[in-house]
Amino acid sequence: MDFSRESSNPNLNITFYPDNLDPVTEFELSDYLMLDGGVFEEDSSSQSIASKCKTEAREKKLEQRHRVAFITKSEIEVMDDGYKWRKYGKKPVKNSPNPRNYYKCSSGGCNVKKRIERDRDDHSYVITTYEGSHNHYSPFTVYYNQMPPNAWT
DNA sequence: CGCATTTGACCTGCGC
DNA sequence: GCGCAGGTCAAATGCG
Repeated sequence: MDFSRESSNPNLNITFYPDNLDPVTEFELSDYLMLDGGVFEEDSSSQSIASKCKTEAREKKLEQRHRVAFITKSEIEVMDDGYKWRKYGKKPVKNSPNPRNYYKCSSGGCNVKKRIERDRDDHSYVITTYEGSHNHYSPFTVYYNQMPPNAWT
């Protein structure tokens, strides 16, 4: 694998490239939250043995403990960050009049998930939650790294 | 023709 | 134990 270069904290690799977006109207990173491994603190010591017999979905859930939530101000909710996202679900959320969309990274072997919903109070804000870490680089990131520093100016 | 999206059903966890 | 809410699956559909 060529992905061994992956940063110790892949969460920080998440970067936005407004220039890559075609109909960008207004885009600003207003706030962000970072939820790291500690969120899903293993409490298995108190769990019964039966929990070990659960499906592997549970195990995967434990693997995907890396969570990053971004609150962005944008008119488009799904932004192209270079990864290939495949929508796999949509749900109306109780807290908000807006539906929530679920995406998966469709790259092979990458089980990163993404949850997108609009802010309840201000529709111009979009809450994007990444879950898990990519085991590969974004094709666009690689492309970007190959360009001279002033290529975007 | 192949792939992504849509959408309702199904599953699981949690609170009462 | 039951009901609710959130999350995922999978068949059908649409699009390139």
